[in-house]
Amino acid sequence: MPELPEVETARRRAERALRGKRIAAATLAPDPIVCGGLRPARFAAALRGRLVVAVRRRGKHLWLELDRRPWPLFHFGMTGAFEIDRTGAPRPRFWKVEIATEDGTRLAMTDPRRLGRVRLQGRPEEEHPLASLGYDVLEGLPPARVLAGLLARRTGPVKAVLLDQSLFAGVGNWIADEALYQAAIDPRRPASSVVAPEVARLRARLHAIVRHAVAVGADDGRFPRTWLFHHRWGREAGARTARGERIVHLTIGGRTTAFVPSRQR
DNA sequence: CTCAGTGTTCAGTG
DNA sequence: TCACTGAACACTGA
Repeated sequence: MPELPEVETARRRAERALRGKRIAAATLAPDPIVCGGLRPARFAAALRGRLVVAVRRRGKHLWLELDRRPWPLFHFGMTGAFEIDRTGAPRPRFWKVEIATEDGTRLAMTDPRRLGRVRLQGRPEEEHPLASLGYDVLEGLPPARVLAGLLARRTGPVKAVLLDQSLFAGVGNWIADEALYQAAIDPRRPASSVVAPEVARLRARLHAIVRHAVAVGADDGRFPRTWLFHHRWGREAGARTARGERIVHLTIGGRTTAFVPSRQR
């Protein structure tokens, strides 16, 4: 479920497992789609013997900072995840990459749907592909007046603009819907029509949602019941929020969108 | 059997 | 160049 909170949670777990350790083996599943042109032999040779200095994240991208480049860079796509094992268990189903350290810790990236990506990053991380990412919603958004200036130049639906990673790195489908619900803004409205007080609300809710989701380890069972999140896909039953508000579904920017017309204007 | 899905990229259009 | 739209990608599970 990789939006920013899930990716940040994966980052913290991976860092706890790998930081300060030396890589004994790095294995790439023999699958050309996941990794582009990256070859298993090159991947293994580049990482073997390297020290893991840190695990870093920007938006939905993750990478291992090693004592020497290149560094492995991960994107989870729709269904990617990390699994960590210290017991010598078999590799998990749908594994694509495994990195083992000298003490027997193994980090696997799994990805059933194979829309995730792994690559080796030879240049400083600012250059590619992270250079095009906008503000990381957890690290901090710019002042509302700056965001208002950005939105003012966009005529597309505000929901679609929230999903634009070159503006809001880390926002995904559920966070965009949740923030618009909590800020009481109709997702179909042109971004340029969102006025200053609304931008301020949107900014505050985005930050609060992401911080809370990260604080509970992206465990959706611990999200507040008042959030749209828990209720938005209850379609057959006639979806309602915890407050009993009717939830409507439509497609915006190619993504299914849930919103509450009685609340979002 | 059909279809939706927590994401990105690219081609085509204006 | 930029902004926007829609399809493609690939596979699981409801």
